[in-house]
Amino acid sequence: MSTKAETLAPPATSGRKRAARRSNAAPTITDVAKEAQCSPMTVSRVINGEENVREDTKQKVLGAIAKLNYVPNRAARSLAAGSQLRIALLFDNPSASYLSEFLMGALEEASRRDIYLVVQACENVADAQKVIKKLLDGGIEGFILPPPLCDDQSVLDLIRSSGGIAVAVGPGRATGSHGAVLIDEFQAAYDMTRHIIGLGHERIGFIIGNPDQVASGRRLLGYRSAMKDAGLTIDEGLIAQGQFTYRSGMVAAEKLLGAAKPPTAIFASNDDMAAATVAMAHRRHLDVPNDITVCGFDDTELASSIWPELTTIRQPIREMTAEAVAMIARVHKQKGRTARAKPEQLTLAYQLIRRNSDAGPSLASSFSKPPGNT
Amino acid sequence: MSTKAETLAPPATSGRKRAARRSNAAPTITDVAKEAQCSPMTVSRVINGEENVREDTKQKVLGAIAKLNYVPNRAARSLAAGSQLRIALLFDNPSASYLSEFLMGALEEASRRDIYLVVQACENVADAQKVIKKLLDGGIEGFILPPPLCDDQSVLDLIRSSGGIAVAVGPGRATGSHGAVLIDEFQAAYDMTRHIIGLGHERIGFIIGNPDQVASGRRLLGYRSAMKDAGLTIDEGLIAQGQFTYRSGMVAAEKLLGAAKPPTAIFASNDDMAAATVAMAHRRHLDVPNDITVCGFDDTELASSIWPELTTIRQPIREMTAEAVAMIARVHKQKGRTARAKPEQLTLAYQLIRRNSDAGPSLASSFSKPPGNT
DNA sequence: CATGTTTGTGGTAGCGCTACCATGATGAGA
DNA sequence: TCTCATCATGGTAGCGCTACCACAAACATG
Repeated sequence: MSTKAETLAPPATSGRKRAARRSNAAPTITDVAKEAQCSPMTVSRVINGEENVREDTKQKVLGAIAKLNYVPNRAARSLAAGSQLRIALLFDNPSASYLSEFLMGALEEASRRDIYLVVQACENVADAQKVIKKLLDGGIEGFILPPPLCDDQSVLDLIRSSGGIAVAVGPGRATGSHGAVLIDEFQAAYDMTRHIIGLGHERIGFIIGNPDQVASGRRLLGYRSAMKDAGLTIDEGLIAQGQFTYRSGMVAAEKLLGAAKPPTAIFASNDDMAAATVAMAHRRHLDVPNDITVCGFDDTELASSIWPELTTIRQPIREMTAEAVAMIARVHKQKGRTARAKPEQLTLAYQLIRRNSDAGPSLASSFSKPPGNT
Repeated sequence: MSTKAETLAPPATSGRKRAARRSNAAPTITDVAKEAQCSPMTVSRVINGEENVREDTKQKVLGAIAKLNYVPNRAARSLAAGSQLRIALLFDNPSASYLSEFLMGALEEASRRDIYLVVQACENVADAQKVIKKLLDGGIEGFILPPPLCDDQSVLDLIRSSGGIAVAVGPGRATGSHGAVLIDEFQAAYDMTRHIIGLGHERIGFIIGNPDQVASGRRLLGYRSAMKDAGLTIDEGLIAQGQFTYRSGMVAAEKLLGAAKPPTAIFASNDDMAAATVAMAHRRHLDVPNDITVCGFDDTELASSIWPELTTIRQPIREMTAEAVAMIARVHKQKGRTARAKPEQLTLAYQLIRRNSDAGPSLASSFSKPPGNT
């Protein structure tokens, strides 16, 4: 009997807990709770921005977090939360530099929130439909759509009708039927045009973006409005169609620069086309910005990696995508509680970044005053 | 009494467990165990490829996994494993396009493995030292170092002496004291030079990269070797110093193109400088590739977003960074078991990507045969 | 045959966090 | 004054997995 009793009895070492599993002493929510003299639950509430926490308690917790340099453990979080959110990022050949910014924002935020992100290319809208159906079957609950996909209502409807969450990033205009993160494309183009006009230019060329994207039209409209408001007449020959690609920018720039009365400034609807314009200007031995001003749009990496660096509109692409991820997470969390929250819409601020590709028109320019043969 | 008893007694619904937390019915390790008629532990062993599992048991488990379509829950896994690995990615102004590729690979892999990734910029080596110390104090265990940081031995030593894990990505040459993921820079540059020679060029210019980076020297050496092996003499005037930036590429290209006997081909040590070379060539009304061949290195996004698209060496930056993350995870796991595993070193394959910026030398070129005044 | 030593397997206790409920303290309304 | 809602907080029980130990069975040794 005694033998058996002994084997059953806990071994001598049982007094202390078994060796701790945690090797590194990263602070946990419990440590924070102790520091702030409250329960872990309250700390959890503060972290997750829930309501119903008194202000002073919140401050104490926040203080403790800062003091301990606490970072929530993502693994534990998503494990406890039960379900891992899965989001797909679809794209349909936008400009390369835009895409990379785009991905960066999404990947970072998804990684931060422990969201599983699937990145998928589609050839066209029809292909996108197929891909979306497949992803929905696979249990993906959210979709992030950059242009031009986000401008296609049928794609959005498909997602919505299947109970998915769609968020458009950078559509020309929000439709209200789904979430969207955007900037005021019209106003941004307007501001840039005003900026160029303010420099003294009057013959200002414009390169339109991909006509499938609503944003292209908005930017063009901003340009037209600003020109009109400034009392300048628009020479329709100084407006060229592009596709947002570098290559299309070359063709468009060639047309504008080769015009009988070429412009003294060119405003391209994105940086890729602006970069192409700079290249074409150089090819014609024009100095940028002294002979011709070139401005872009988006402020992708390309804008500051060529020379001269482009004056452009900074569209906070990364932040926008990150916000889109956050938005999907929010909606997903609320789902089931509220019957159906009305789609959020977030308009972020753009910024006119002035670099070295713009200047006042050169008075001596042979272009502004071509051989008087009119 | 009865009233009290009732209030104390579990409510009528207590028969079943509290509402299940799991919404989706994804199979768990327990489900698999039941199916395979063994304990969850055994399943865990099979999943993790541990030894000491009888072959037939293993097969039964494998069968059950396949049948249930079971996928381990990542969150639970890393939570139970105890420590969340935290890795820092430090960088010190590499070219922008390189960096974005770099980040992409790291973020993706980190997200896949549920690793917390901190991205930190440093101004210089001294700053890096400070940052590293702070991060180590903060409990970061791994560091990923792109050039030029990975070429600085003092940085590596600091990390190693503090028990951190350092992995260099794309250093010129592995030192053996730490992990590294790289390509054979020498051979890649050699191959590209041979390629250009194979096209018929003899006067081949070269633009060197940032002299602080070991890789720059390796690439230069590859060029020299190939020239020598082909029996071509190198005109030292056709070798220009660059810094890996677009701007430095312009200056270097200007020098080469303006030489008394300019080259018929230029091999730039990275794509940014190659793109700048193309721009400068255009400025001089030279057609690429018909008047001059321009080749790059890295195959960053820039290479295929300008026109003509660059012939370049594809360095698998994303894969390299992803491998670096994986390497840190491996070392971290082994730590404590083996006293100190010797650092891994992984050499990945590069690839010569032929696009549209190269061609044979133009026979009519005024450059290959300048006015016969020698 | 009494001991070690090696297998293969199972049990248990968390990892750090959050969902869910319970509770005490307030304030509002009867 | 006594309800009853509301707020702020705490307690508990897991999420799915693995580290650690226990232990039986199969062998090897003396």
